[in-house]
Amino acid sequence: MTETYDFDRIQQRWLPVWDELTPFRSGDPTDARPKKYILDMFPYPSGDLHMGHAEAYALGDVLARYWVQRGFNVLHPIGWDAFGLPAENAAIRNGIDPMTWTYANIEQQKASMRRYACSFDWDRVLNTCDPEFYHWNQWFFLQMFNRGLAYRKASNVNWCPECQTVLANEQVVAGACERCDSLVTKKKLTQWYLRITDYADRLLDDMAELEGKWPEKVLLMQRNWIGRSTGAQVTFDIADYPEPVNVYTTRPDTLYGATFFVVAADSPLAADLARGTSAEAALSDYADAVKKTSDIDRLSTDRPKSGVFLERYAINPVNGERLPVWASDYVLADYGTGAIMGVPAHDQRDLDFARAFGLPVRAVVESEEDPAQTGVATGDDGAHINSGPLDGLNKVEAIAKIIEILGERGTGEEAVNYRLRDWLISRQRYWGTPIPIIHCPQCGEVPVPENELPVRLPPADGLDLSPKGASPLGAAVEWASVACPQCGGAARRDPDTMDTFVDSSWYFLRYLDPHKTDGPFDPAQAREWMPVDQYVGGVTHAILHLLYSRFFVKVLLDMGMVDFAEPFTRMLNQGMVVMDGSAMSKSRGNLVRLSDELAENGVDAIRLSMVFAGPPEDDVDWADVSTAGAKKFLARAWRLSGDVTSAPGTDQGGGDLALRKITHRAVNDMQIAVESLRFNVAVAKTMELVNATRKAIDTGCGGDDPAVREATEAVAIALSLVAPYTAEDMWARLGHTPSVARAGWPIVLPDLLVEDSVTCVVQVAGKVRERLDVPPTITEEELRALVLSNPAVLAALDGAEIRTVIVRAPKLVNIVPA
RNA sequence: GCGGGUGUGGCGGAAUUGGCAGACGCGCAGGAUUUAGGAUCCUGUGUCCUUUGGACGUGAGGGUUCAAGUCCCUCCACCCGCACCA
Repeated sequence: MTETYDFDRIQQRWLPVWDELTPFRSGDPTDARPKKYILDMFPYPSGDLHMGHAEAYALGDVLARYWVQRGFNVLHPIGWDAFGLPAENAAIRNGIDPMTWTYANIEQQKASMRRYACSFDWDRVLNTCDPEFYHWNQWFFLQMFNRGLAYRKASNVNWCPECQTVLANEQVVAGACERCDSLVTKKKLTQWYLRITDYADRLLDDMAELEGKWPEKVLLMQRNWIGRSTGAQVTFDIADYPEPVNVYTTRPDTLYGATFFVVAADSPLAADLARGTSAEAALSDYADAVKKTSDIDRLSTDRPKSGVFLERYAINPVNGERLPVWASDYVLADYGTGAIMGVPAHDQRDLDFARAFGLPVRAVVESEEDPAQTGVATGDDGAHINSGPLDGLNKVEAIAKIIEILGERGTGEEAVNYRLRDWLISRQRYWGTPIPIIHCPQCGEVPVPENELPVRLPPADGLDLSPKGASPLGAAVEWASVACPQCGGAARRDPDTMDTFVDSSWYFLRYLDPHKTDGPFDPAQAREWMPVDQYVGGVTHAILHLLYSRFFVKVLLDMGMVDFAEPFTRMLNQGMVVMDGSAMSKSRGNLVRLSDELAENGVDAIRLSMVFAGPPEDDVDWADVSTAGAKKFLARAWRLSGDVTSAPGTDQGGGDLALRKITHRAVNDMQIAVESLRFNVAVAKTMELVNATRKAIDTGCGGDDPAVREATEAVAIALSLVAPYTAEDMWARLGHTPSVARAGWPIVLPDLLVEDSVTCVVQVAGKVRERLDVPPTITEEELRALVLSNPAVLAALDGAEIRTVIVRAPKLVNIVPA
């Protein structure tokens, strides 16, 4: 028999068979198997699949296929995150309708994914750009609007001059647009926001239930992003000014050390304070300059402090001192109250500012160094001084005391603050979900009635999509002009579209019933399937997408539509595929084309390479990967199936015991490895089993021994998680009917996990001197006696006195000489 | 600057609870079979020493322990996140 492993033939043979069998369909209501939801992050349809997809979907597929083998009804869906700028940019560049471009790419990716043999349930595919999907974005928006969670406000927002749109805080990376890397500036605009800050505490506190199940790194990033801090709000009167001004501070205990007062230069408060004073013009110039400064300049930490004295004085509520009021850009308008008390001795930024403008420095916490001299603010704990009633107290005591004092006088209270800002969702672009609001000159913001949803996008044909700072939808006059649902008068649709992160905030629920027409999802199905048991995706979404999804689910919980607080029970962040240490890109010239690799070595070899390369969360360097080696191994495994000569269904009871033990041990170890997400180790165990089986056939019990069939079948089933084509072909050659994907995981017999002899390591003074084969059941006393009479051990001891003998039966004995 | 993570052969990486370091693979070397081989199979492959055999060895240094890649302390290197958040 000179058959050879031909991946091409195998791929062509089995793909149509699977289409017929649909082994991964999950929607049968009579299906009695227990349920599991394995979710891969859905792709953006920008061209064909690439190496990154190949890795991510290979990893997710191992889990999905494993749980199917373990007898679960696994929901493993896929869809397309199909709204977004690239479609629009391609449209502008090439004159193609974004819709045409998007659907063409989806079809291409879908075909590639099928060939890549991902175990998706193809009945559940969704595209976020379908009106059937974005209908429910609009519905959610209205629910939030009705609950006061969606609102419009004017604010200085992040503006990308290149994309000509606003960006969420989360989309600004180091002062630049995450998409095009242009420097982001500020622009005052009225925009829609979702009130995620209302959920800050729950987003933070509910992370306790994710501890140990999500990567610690992601939890930490989310914690930092939310940035909860506790301190106090302190009320300062301003001399000759009608309104008092609050400041937020985490160090209210240093209130006696305040020597000045600062408000954010670009805040309305600053303008108000300066109005009518001789500082008005200076502030206006300064504020203009600040707005022009890009974030990247603002962020450079060694930038000298700047500011304008507003010719006003704030009154320190605890000692009546008059503090000069300044405006500066080092105070942020949208954090806390946009105003601070300046305590230069104990805050570095305040100290830098004080030194720049010759303001006094007064230490109120004892320390050896004097900040006024060193230029280094002291933040350490210590006894308070110059602080009236706080003198002698440490930090914790002083904070408690000052909050008590402020409370009694009604000039302050304990307060919590967050770094998290509300989620800005308006986008001035075409290819997204229209915001279902109608602006009526009489009635104001009027929601589109639910029965008129979805508000469909007008055809792109005839619209100018090029970025110009205003939404293209506003120019679709016919579309935008509507009658106000309340008064019937002439009104206009909101011309903006939603951030595409709205789509991904709940798409995992839509999969449960993707064709539902009378609601976003079926709550009954959600009770069955949710939360997602295992989510697999890139760490690039560690903050944005995961935070927003968690927020949405908490809103849904409050709406009574779901009964859980966290959408994703477990999270796996796969690494990236890199080449020679850096990200693959055409411009770098280190791009490895997936299609080339697939043609060269086949789907299974690529999938195997990805899974075997290392731990799933680590980056895979393609330079370290041998797809040819993977193909060689698959051929080696496949050849086993041709050497099995016993009939299918042969009783394995009488098979070669040694091989049977190896098989059961291997299956047991693979199981543990897969369940702890160490897929590379699972593959290694499969390789060991293949090697042992080959040896048994060639030089051991021979190909007709039932144990060889048992081992080879175990190999086929194990490989079905990673190399489905090879596995299916092996399964057929072993005389079975397809599909191996539903063959069931081999049952591990505990009896066969027991070794009949173990190697006992004998150490003398911690060094290995002898190995003994002993029965696993040997007692400590027996082992001690055996070892102490062993000639080699006695020789190693060389007559030395024995101090102690540590016996860990059956595996180890350590003799400690005196 | 603050916070977090990671350091194991030439390379990717293994190693329940502290208990044989280097599983599995890549690469490399030698051999078998071949007209040939980028096919297949076998053997070897941490470093050093003169061998049977031994010594050393998990970023560096110290500690705990009969026993440390694993636990503790100090340091170094690299990677990631945040970055005027009061």
